[in-house]
Amino acid sequence: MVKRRVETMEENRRRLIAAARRAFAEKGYAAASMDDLTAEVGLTRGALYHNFGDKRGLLAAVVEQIDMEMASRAQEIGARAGDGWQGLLAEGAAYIEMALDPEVQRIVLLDGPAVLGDPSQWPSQSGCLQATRQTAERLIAQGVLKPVDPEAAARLLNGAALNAALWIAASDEPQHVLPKAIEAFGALAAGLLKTSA
Amino acid sequence: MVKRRVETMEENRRRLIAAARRAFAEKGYAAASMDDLTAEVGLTRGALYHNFGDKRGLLAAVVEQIDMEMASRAQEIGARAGDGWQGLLAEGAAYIEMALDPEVQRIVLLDGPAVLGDPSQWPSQSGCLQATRQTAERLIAQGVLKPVDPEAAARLLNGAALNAALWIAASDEPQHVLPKAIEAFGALAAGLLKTSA
DNA sequence: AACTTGACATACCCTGCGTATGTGATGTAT
DNA sequence: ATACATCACATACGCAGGGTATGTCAAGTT
Repeated sequence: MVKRRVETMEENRRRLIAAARRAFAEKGYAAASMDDLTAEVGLTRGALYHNFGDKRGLLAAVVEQIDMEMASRAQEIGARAGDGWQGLLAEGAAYIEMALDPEVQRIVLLDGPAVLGDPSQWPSQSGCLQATRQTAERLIAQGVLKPVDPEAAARLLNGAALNAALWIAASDEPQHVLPKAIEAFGALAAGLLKTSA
Repeated sequence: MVKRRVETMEENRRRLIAAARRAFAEKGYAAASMDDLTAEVGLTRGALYHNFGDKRGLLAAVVEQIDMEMASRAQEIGARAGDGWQGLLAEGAAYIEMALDPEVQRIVLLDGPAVLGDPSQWPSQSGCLQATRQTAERLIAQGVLKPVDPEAAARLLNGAALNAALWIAASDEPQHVLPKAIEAFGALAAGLLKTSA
């Protein structure tokens, strides 16, 4: 019963973030009301501004959480497919499929950049980007990929995957265009291979 | 002096759009005040809601204008570099460089998708996307590119270019990373070539 | 010349963010 | 043990900004 104080505080933070994930995903950042959001978990805006500073701070916390979940999941899937070229492809495909989640799209891919600015400047520094960069660095060191800038490669690969996901999500028949997107992604990524050099 | 009515109306529309371009670019969509914006050109919000319906409508009009400018410019540059593989590369590079413009970034690449949704659903249907798709279709028909889905190719290429631009813009030394980005873009795009098939 | 239309202005309401201040419970010092 | 300090959160207020209902005056019509 000694540390009861910080426990309830962390509990409240978790609940606020969870409520924010739902609200931001459903209504979008701009349309989400902080009053409704906090009332939903039995608190008021006072708790929110005390814990996160302002509305943007709450979004940042939500984005960081989702981003970390995505990065670890993508790395896990990539690692399971091998530590070479196949791993990178699997990582990209995983990223595309995760970006199909409306929550991810709305919060991390649309509102996130618009409100918080460039992902690489985020406090979490975009775990997905870092993960892809590390994979690229390894493959370049192994001589699998051309000696391009790893940061550039990661950026463009993630960008391609992101837009593929947005395309699929907006499509009428997602299951039909998904393989096309993954095929095109594989072709693009193959351009980084050292074979033709 | 007969059609004086529609003339001044179109004049006002142009001025509102011009003012909105400035305001949205400088402050971002959310922070741009419609009162300030309209007063800047000697009008009130009444004119705005009459012409564009709501704030989103004004953004849509601005986005459409910029998008059209970008598409025609990219196509022109691409055509000047030839109608083959070099044309596609030049078009992509042009897209990257245009996306370095803060106005383009803020309005078309960040706030646009966040507020209006997926670019392909826009009334202008994203001229840039269409232009790239047509180029891809032509090159596939010529047998220069692998027979991937042209829509997919255009989406991923544009996505890669967009993220390259965001990266460069957020960088400390844009002139230093720009060549890296273009090199990586070229490598990626080369993955679409039919050579290895 | 009377009437209608329409482009825009004016005035109002309401939502929602941020902040200043209050309060009660938890931890600390004497 | 009691007085004090802290802190997490609630309450209350100000204010900006978007949308809408209504007014107005000039341009066009008959």
